[in-house]
Amino acid sequence: MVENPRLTLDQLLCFSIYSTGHAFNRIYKPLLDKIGLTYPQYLVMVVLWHEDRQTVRGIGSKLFLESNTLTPLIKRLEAAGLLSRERDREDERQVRVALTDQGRALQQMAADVPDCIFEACGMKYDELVDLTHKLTSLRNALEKAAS
Amino acid sequence: MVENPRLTLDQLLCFSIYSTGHAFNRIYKPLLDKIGLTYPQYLVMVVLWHEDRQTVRGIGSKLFLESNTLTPLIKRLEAAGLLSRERDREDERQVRVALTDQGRALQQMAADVPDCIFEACGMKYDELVDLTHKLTSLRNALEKAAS
DNA sequence: TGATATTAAATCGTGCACGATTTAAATTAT
DNA sequence: ATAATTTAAATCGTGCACGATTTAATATCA
Repeated sequence: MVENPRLTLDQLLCFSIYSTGHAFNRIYKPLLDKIGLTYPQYLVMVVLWHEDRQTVRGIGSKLFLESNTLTPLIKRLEAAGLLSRERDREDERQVRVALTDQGRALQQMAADVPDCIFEACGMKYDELVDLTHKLTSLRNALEKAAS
Repeated sequence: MVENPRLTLDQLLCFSIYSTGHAFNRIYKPLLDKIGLTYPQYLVMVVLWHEDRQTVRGIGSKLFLESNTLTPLIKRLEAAGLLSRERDREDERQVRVALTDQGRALQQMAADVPDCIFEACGMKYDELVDLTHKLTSLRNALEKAAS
């Protein structure tokens, strides 16, 4: 049926990423439900736990997302009392996002998430690191090709 | 800052998958725009090009999606004239999805997509196959852990 | 200085994902 | 045979993604 193996390669590779992403989401869901976050919201919190008081654009550059996605998401986190938004005094075009005490406290409640995920992967640490590096370099190649 | 490397591993691996998935989407977008499909719609067409007249559930089992996602998506493809939906005579709970002539014809118009994607990845064929296998086994491990 | 261009967020519309529920058909168990 | 259960789609509500546009602030330049 398949004459040229390349004809299905994109399906295989892209689909493996697409479906593995969904599978990860299903693993994260119950863990993050406990602390009331979605996976993209968790990522924003991770970015802020690492460095507080970032701009929407700054957060977006790390997550490869833009304000059309982030603004409503961040507003939901603000409504949940986890962070605050305020215009930068120096440049009022920018909005600075800052953790509240509650937002900082959530880091402890999420402390066991990484180990749970690692467990679910069923792979050796080194293998995961290697896979991560390969995916990151693939992402870089794709970003380059898209520009 | 990071005492235990495992503490950030989930971020790294999951995020590399999450963000690479987005990067793939950005590569696919202009290619699929030409033939009027989104990436999930393209996946449904790929599944049907491989085997016509499948049930919603059958398509879903291959794509790891359920009727809540697929029904509206398939209805859009039907509205676009690419396929038809009809209740199975043998078991009227099931809906059989069949390609129209236009749906079959689209396969030719999408013929160059795989090569374009392969090009954008900037990797050797064998590396991509290997990466695909690793991701697939990771997905299987996650599915198993989720159940 | 004042007009133009650029930049950062926000807004809007469309299409996934997915949990939860509903509807209808088929299966089973009594 | 009829009731209870299971199964397949569909429906509904919420939250991403993202292209396109809008608004407001800053930067650049004539």
